[in-house]
Formats: sequence, C-alpha cells, structure tokens
Amino acid sequence: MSLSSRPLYLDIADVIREKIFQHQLKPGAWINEKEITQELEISRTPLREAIKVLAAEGLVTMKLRRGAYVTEVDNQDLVNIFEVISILEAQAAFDVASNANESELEKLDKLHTGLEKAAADRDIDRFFELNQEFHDVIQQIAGNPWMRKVIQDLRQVLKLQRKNSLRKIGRVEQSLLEHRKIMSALIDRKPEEAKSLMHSHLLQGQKAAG
Amino acid sequence: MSLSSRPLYLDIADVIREKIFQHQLKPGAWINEKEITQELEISRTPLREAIKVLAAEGLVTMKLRRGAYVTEVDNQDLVNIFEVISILEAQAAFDVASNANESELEKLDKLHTGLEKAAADRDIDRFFELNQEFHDVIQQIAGNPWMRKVIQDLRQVLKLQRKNSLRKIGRVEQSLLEHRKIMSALIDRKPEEAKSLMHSHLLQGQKAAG
DNA sequence: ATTCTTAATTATGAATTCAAAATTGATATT
DNA sequence: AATATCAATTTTGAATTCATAATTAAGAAT
Repeated sequence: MSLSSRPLYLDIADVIREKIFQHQLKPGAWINEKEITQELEISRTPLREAIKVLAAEGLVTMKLRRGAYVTEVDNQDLVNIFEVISILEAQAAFDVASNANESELEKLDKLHTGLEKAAADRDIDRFFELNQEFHDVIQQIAGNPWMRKVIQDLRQVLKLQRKNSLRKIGRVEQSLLEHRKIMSALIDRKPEEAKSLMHSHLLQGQKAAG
Repeated sequence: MSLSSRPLYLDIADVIREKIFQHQLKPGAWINEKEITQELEISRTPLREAIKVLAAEGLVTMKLRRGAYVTEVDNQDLVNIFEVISILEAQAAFDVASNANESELEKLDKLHTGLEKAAADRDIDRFFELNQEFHDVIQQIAGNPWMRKVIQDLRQVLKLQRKNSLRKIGRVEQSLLEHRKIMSALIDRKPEEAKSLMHSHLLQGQKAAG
C-alpha cells in the first residue's frame, strides 16, 4: 500500500481529533490504543505518533505508564484561554483595519452578508459555520501565521468543552449586532475601534457560554 | 533497564532541543535519525516520537519521505512572532500590576535588583539569565498557564535565530532603564502603564536584535 | 567529458515483536 | 464477608524487522 500523499500518523491524528470534537471520546476518557488500531486497521506505531501530536496540541494528556487521556478543561482554563484568544483576535482585527486591501474587505463583507442571511433564516448551524469562517478570514488577512496558529490551537481546546453560546436565546442576534459594528470599523479603517469591538465581542461570547 | 521516571522520548526531545539551541544542529539541517540513535544508543521508535513533539513546537519541520529538518525562520517570521509575544507579555504585565500580591512584587523586585547588579558588573551572561527569569516570573504571577505556554513555545522558536540583542553596545543599559520603569509601574499598580512599557520594551529588544 | 539510465544503497514509514509495568482476577486468610 | 497475596492478563514503552521510496553510484551512450 501507501501511495498516500501524507504520513499515516497525520490522518490518524485527524480521525482522533474528530472523535474528540464529536465527543465520541469525551474529556477524561482513556484512549485505548488497541481498540483504535483495530478499528482503523493500523499498527500502534503511527497511532502513538499521532497521540504525541495531539498531546502537543493540548487535546490529550499523557500519563506515564498509563497512556493518553482526553484533556479535561475546567472553568479556569476556559477563562485563561479566552483571555489569550480575545487579545490576539482583537489585534488581528486591528491589523485588518490597518492593512487590508479592498478585495479583502469585500470578502469579509460577503461573509458578513451571509451571516445576516443565516440569522434571518434562523439557521444556527449555518451561522455558526460562517461565524467561524469570518473570524478565521480576519486572521488570514491579518497575515501573521504564527498568531493564527496559536489562535487555532487554543480554539481547538475550547471545542473540548462544547458550550455553543449561539444556542442561547438572543445570542445570535446579539452576536450579529456585534459583527455589524466590527465590520463597520474595518471598512471605516478604524483599527482601535475594531480591536476594542472584537475584544468585547469575544468576551461576550464567553460570558454567554459560561 | 528503564526505571526512569519519564518516557524516553521526552528525554530525547530535550537532547535534540538543546542541540538545536546550541546550533550543533543549525537551521535547515537535516536530522539524521541513524546518527542520533547511534549516538544516544536508542532505537528509532522513541526518537521519531520525540521528533513529532519538536515538530509540534515548531522547532523542526517534517518533509514527507525525507524526514525532519531544523526549522528556518526568516525575518518576517521574527516580526510575526514578536508581534504575538509582545502583546501577550504586555498583557501579563497588566495582570501582574492588577493582581500580584506583595510577596510576588517583592520577588520581582529582588530579581530586578539582581539585574541592576549584573549590569553594574558588566556580566552580560548573568544579565541575560536574570532577564529571562524576570520575564518568566511575570508570566507565572500573571497566572495564565495557557498564555505562558504560548509565550514559551514562541520564545523557543526565536532562539533558533540566536540574535542576542544584549550584546549590542548600550543595549544592556537601555534594557535596564526599561526594566526600571516597568518595575515602577508594577509596584505602583499601574496596569495600563506596565502593559505599554512592557510592549515597547520587547519591541525595542527586537529592533536592537534585527 | 557529460548526460542519461539503471542497479545498489540508504533512509523513511509502518508493522511486528519483545520486555517490563500496571491492572485484573482468583485464591487464601482472617 | 472483607482483605491480602500472588498469578494471569493486559497495556505501555521500546527495539526490531520489513516494505517502499529516495538517493547515490556505476556504467553506458552520446
């Protein structure tokens, strides 16, 4: 076999990561190597390499001589992670307002229009999806891949604890309102305002989730 | 064998990390698995697990079917990484000024006194060491382990490119001056000032290095 | 001499095997 | 019945083996 374009351990890491996000593997659960090797029909070697990758991402925690466990994040962790994310995404918004070109702002505006539509349609899943993309595109445009990587890794850890604040009544509308203001600040090229709005937007989301 | 208190792959990761920082393995260098296994008298299995850990930290880069290479960071990377570090460390300073207790501030002040002494003694290595510790203790006191981890990982990547700005003439004195101001802001409990001073302190260090 | 082709070598990726530690389960003792 | 002891089983950690891709080296052709 093996005309694969990427090493097996990355594929395996993807599969396990997805299992964790789907809560097929819940926080605190032991990762049974034998079970997974049998299910995926692979050997333990690439599985164990995949587990090391997930450990570095913070999704699993290794215990000496007892294997790997899905990381459990407590409330303090959430607060701490949100502190970092909100600071960095706020800076990304600042950078976009400062440096984005017209076509980039247009792309964001289209995404925002999609958000408005999803909200009008009461399509929470679609809203959730576009919301993620909106935030990610801002980070792309901000153009700092290291910052983006940090945010993405931390957002992954947040997903362990899947509290979706958008399910709270009124939160989609509230979020949309905040997005509208952020979008305006970006288009008007007001970096400080964009930064401040993005920061409070994220803290609002956290508060709504908690 | 093996009554070790930690798995072999972590020890191996430490050894290779140190080799990278010492520039025994230079940026761009290929990591020869066979050579290392023979030198350390271990098998390839834990070595390859160690390499995955280093890859996740960003110190090495994997290339499909051609192994691992020490990461090369270009100037843009440095700018991007510094953007993240300076924002986060500034926030840490803010948090310390807001929340540190007296004994914590005292600990920082002692470190600062050590810095003054090292500068007076023209002991750059000692200054360098205490400087690192000063920054790290601030992060500890700030009390956000996730933030601290992010900063530490990024600082590691910076070390690939060992430009020590403190070797520039006048930089130790300049750095000391900035530290003095930061220390004052912390003791005076002026979060915004501490944040702003820390931010410019780090950007100064970057500028001096570049 | 230089370039192209192809065989030999080397290195990576992955499976398998082996050793030691931890857990489980059964038996014996109180 | 509860606990303690010890054997059996399971699981982790690490070494070894195997298959295939990549590199090197050698030889042939221009």
